[in-house]
Amino acid sequence: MPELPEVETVVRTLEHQIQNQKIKAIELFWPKVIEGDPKVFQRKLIGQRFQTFSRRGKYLLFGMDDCVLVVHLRMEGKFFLQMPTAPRNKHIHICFLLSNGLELRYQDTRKFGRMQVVPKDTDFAHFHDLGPEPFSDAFTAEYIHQYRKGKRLPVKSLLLDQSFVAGIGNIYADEILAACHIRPGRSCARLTRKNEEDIVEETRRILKAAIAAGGTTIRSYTSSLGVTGRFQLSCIVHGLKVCPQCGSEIKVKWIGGRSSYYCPQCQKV
DNA sequence: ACACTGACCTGCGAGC
DNA sequence: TGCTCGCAGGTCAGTG
Repeated sequence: MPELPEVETVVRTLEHQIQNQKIKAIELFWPKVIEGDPKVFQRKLIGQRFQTFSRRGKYLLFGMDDCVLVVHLRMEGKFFLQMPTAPRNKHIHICFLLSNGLELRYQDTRKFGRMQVVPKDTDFAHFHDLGPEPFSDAFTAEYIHQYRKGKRLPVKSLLLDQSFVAGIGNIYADEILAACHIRPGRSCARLTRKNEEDIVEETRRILKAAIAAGGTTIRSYTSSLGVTGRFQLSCIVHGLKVCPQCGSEIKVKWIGGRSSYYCPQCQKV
């Protein structure tokens, strides 16, 4: 589930659910979910309280008393808040027992997600070489112009590049390009100034609408804590067979290792 | 430096 | 029914 709007939804929900809860114990069932030494991870977190809740790109940032817990959900990571007595399925990889008696459980079918503990003074502006947030003042048409100089990769791949702009994934990249009437396979070297301005505007508009809708839920994914999005109802290309604007058949093309949906009629460029 | 490929994992639906 | 194949909302290392 996780692109920027879904991660934002998870962060805001957890903020309400577990703020000020202390971690009493940690049960780890799949050690590889932890970056670095699992023993150190557990030692640093036990006794710590969840204080602040934020996001950088698709990374969840939990500000604890003396450290920051960083989580990336990758493709299928999700959190649940459950009773310790509730049955655990085989895809639960780590459980945090909280001071209120509930358990924060991390489930990840494909085991791609990762979490780690980092110092409080970590420079999240440059964390993992992430680019600007889409809503920041740094994300402008001129920024796009400068960043794409000397590059000729498909514009779809540009939007998926997290060091270009942080938080866009496969669904929203398709939706943004559809809203801008740009084909995903178009070389970024051929973007016009109007295209660059449209990308900034539509990226913000679409992500904002998606956050308001609680994210996007596709392919019968089971919902996680606070995330059963409704934005899929507003999608104009991704996952569709027919363009809702003109009725043309939506094309699916393999671009940059991801399937990309577009309308050949509405996205001429 | 840039751009593409494979690896990391499991499950589900399509097609035979 | 049962099998294999392709695909899934992400990222990083490795390769020309």
